Amino acid sequence: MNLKEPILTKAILLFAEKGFAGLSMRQLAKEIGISVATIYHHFPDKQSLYQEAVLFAFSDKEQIFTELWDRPSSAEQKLSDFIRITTEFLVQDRDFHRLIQREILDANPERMRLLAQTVFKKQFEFLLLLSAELAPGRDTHLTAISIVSLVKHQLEMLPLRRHLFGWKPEHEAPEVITEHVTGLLLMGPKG
Amino acid sequence: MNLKEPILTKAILLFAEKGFAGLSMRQLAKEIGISVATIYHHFPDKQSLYQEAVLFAFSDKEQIFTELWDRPSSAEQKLSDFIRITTEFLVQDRDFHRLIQREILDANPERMRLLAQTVFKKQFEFLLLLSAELAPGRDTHLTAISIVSLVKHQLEMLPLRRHLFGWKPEHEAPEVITEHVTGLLLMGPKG
DNA sequence: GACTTCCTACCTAACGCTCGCTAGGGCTTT
DNA sequence: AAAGCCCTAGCGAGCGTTAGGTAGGAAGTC
Repeated sequence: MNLKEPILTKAILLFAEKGFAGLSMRQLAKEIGISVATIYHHFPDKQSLYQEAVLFAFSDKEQIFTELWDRPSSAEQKLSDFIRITTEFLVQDRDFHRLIQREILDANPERMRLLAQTVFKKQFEFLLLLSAELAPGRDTHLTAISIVSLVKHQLEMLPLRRHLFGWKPEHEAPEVITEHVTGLLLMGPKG
Repeated sequence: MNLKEPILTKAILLFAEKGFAGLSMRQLAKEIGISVATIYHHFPDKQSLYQEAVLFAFSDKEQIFTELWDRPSSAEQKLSDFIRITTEFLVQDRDFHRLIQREILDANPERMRLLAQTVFKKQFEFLLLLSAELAPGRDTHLTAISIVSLVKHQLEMLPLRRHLFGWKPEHEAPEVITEHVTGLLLMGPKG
């Protein structure tokens, strides 16, 4: 048996949960049921394992969206679909989301560049085209980021906003968030 | 001399930078120029120091906004002011912002409740009133969160979006972000 | 087929170091 | 003298990492 992939899979989960410094090699090994030396057989050190785990987590995510951009639908429909797909994806794949959050918090410039140019490049370019079409008068870069913000941050704030006034259980449902964000973006506050 | 406040001040800075597990008591003591035992004279353990530091960082932030809500200006003006003040505040007080991010990532339910009911309660209630007035047809809770999302996430994404297509240096300026977010919220995409 | 050799994938055990934390003692102020 | 504030020195545990070894299969030689 080759334990490289099982190690990466478990590492993603635990790094997302505890952060880089919060997870020890011994804990990881114990959780998988192997020895520490085995991890070091496959990865030169902890830092390399972390970076490989991050890339591994990102490796298969890209194609989820590609089908969307090829559809022959209107810009409004595409935005709506994008928001729905992203929301559902982030809700389902929480480890991935938390890993991204931690990566951005650490903000290592080199790794940021890598992320931007491998995982997010294509999706972001499509989002820019969409932004230009939907909000022609606005700065497309800022608009695209705003779209991402609305989706991503609604979910990130969940642990906190559960305790803020006006919260209801249905505010956690992907379809409710999707509908709100889409409406706000397409029709503005009064729509 | 009493070293309690200097310890808290430095702890905020370093916890924000490295996270709870990433900062050791020895590092903190060395950074301040005191011994570890001195920290333990003022705080029972690391966890307590962390929690006191978080609360200390939050303690004086509330009143920045109170003046804003008392002004006799229109809802549109208030939203614009809120966005500007928040953006400038988060840009200036980066440690505070990073501490919040880490707190939300860790998502300890008890500490989330504490945060929601002490630091953010009042501000959020005012934001709810504003949301109800500006977007009467929409769910006020979700709208209020969306306003926060647009401001906060634009800044959080900075390390990453620097490397995404269409980025310009002026996209980092508080006034540019303020104007974009305000326009998008008040006038919708086409405005 | 039996043999040696080599390689890969895993292990146990331990090195040197840093961790959170504390006992006990010495100044300074009251 | 008591109390408050800070120190040096050190405990036991856990850290990242490595040296050295074993089991088993593939490949080459007789």
